Amino acid sequence: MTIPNTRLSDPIAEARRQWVEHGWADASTGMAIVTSITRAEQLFLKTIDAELRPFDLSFSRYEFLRLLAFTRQGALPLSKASARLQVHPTTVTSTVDRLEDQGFVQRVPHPTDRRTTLVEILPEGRRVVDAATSTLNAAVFASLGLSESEASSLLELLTRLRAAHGDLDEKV
Amino acid sequence: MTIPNTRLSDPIAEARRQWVEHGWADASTGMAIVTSITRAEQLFLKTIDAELRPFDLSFSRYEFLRLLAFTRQGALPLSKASARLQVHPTTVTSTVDRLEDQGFVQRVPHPTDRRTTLVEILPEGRRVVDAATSTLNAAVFASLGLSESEASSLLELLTRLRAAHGDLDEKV
DNA sequence: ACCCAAAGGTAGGATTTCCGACTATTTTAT
DNA sequence: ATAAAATAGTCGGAAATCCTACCTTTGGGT
Repeated sequence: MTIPNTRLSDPIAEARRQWVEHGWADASTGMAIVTSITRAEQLFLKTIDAELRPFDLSFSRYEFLRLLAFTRQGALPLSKASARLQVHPTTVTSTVDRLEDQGFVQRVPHPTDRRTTLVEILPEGRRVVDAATSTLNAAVFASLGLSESEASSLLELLTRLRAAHGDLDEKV
Repeated sequence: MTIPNTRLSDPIAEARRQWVEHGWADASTGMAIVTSITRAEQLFLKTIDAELRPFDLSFSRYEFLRLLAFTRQGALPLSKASARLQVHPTTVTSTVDRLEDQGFVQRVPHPTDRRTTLVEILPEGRRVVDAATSTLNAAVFASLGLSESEASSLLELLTRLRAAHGDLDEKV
């Protein structure tokens, strides 16, 4: 661990206290929630990246392979991947570059639309993503340290939160 | 908006279904929670960055100034900031470089320990961080789109989640 | 039929973050 | 008292992400 961990008991609780003290009580819970989410994301990302290192995958590349492996054909236009994963088109380009270098996927021209490029998962990619999924399921996802009912509540609240911020509508 | 948004109603719910279908039901809730947190973080970061753009601040630089403004002396050793914000020392170095260029903070040698450098917030930095805080409180934190009781529950569950992942103990 | 806007993808550049290696200082242990 | 270990900060480099700008192809409106 390279980051020193001399801290008060909880920096977020501390910040919230400051918020209230400064007369921002009405925004203090929101601030604490957003900060907690940021922090939780960092923690999970760190754990997940550590678990994925043996597979030479980052979380985003894992998510990409996972998506690809779930599709019927094992192939997808880059633009579809960009929309599904909600990442910028140029990010998809470089992700695919990397995965192609690793021999996990391959670019294939679209049969009818010559603008479009398909990414196709290769057998090696399928093997790796399945192994990585087993690892993540066992080491991270299977137990987050919450009870069954707490986990359900949390998921529902997070879903509601995403909905409130326009992450579900715009089906198009 | 540069990222196209042609999606199924909810990609996370979709992924969860796939998880169950593949026999990973026991890990499906955990997967959905982690993915939701990642996604929520992206959404908030995007909103916050947009609100902070007029101040020429990123969220991390904002957090840094906010921390500094809360201290008694308006100054802190770099190492303390690294520990409090849980970011890598080299990240602190470059953040301070940037803030110093902007005229928001200034490096000052520690009076007794010649290894240590203090960062001190300047009047302009204080002005900016207070204005930015007002903006964020009004535009983001004050209403997340949840009821009072939902927000309380969510914060408590997130805190429990962080605790379960060792984000609170190690007081040292 | 034809033209122009829209869609798909990539190149180059900027920002942020981490890691490993390094220097300088301070503290600890023998 | 001195050698070894810990602490504080920085430099160079890698990775991920976004943005703007650009090229090619497609498709709709007239």
